[in-house]
Amino acid sequence: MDFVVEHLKKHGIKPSVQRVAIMRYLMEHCTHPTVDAIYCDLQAQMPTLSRTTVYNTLSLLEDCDALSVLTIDSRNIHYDGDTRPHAHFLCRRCRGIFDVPIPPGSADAVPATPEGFKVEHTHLYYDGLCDRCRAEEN
Amino acid sequence: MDFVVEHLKKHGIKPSVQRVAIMRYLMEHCTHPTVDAIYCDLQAQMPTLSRTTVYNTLSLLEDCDALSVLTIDSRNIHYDGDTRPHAHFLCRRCRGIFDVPIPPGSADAVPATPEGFKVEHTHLYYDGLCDRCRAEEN
DNA sequence: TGTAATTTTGTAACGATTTCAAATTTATAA
DNA sequence: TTATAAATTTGAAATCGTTACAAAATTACA
Repeated sequence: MDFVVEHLKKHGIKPSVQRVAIMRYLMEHCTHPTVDAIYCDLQAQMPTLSRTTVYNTLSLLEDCDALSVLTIDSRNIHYDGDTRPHAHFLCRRCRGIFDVPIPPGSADAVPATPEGFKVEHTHLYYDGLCDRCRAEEN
Repeated sequence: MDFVVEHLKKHGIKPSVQRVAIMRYLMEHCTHPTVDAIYCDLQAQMPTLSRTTVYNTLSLLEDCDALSVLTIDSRNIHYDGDTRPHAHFLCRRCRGIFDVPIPPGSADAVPATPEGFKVEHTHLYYDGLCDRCRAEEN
């Protein structure tokens, strides 16, 4: 079975054509796309696709923990089809978002322990200048 | 000298009446307010205050690193006058944001090291259910 | 005091997101 | 298969946070 369909079913989501297309886009692109990027790219192949469907689907996928929502960028929400633990870096100059690997085994060994809270997700974000922009600035 | 004025000067910001009021609000409230909360609360005392001024000032304070911008909540940007290292927890039920202390000395000992990037800020976010909502749910 | 620079203000515009009801598709049962 | 119900998708309109911008007010400087 298609790994995208499988992924959806694993999270209790009925694999409609649109849902599979959106989930596949997220799983095959490591660009941390915005709603608009997903919509514009997919519309080329699915002319009838509606922006609302993209919003609805991403919201459903979020509720079912089938994707990761990145709030690192205050200007736009980004989405990540890779739900394995890893950190993210936002470049303030080019606005690019980069994956930052976390040493295996240390995933939950973050130095804070929220007392009394039921932690469902952990997000580790960095911002600053990426390699390229660091060199190009001035 | 007033600690708020001092804080602004330390970050190279001229302490106008509005800037001091907004910075003071942030330093005296640990509620991680949104733009709207700041505007509405301050407007009671400063009737001429403009929403644009709140936006402009927060943007200036951010650029000068005089405050911390919290992107933990995808629905709204929150602001924190406390720039000392600490983590945050967002409750998905009551939407409250709580401070999470980080053991002193471990502030930068997060398990990921973005290679080649110039890290300017680090954000550690948790979400899930807070103590109260955990008990009240169902 | 006069002039320039800075800051604040309010309105309008913008853009991302949500609402909502109709249209379409899919599932279920006769 | 056909009829009916449920689920999903769609597009238009509304909403809301944010930005742009130019005028007004304030502050700094000569």
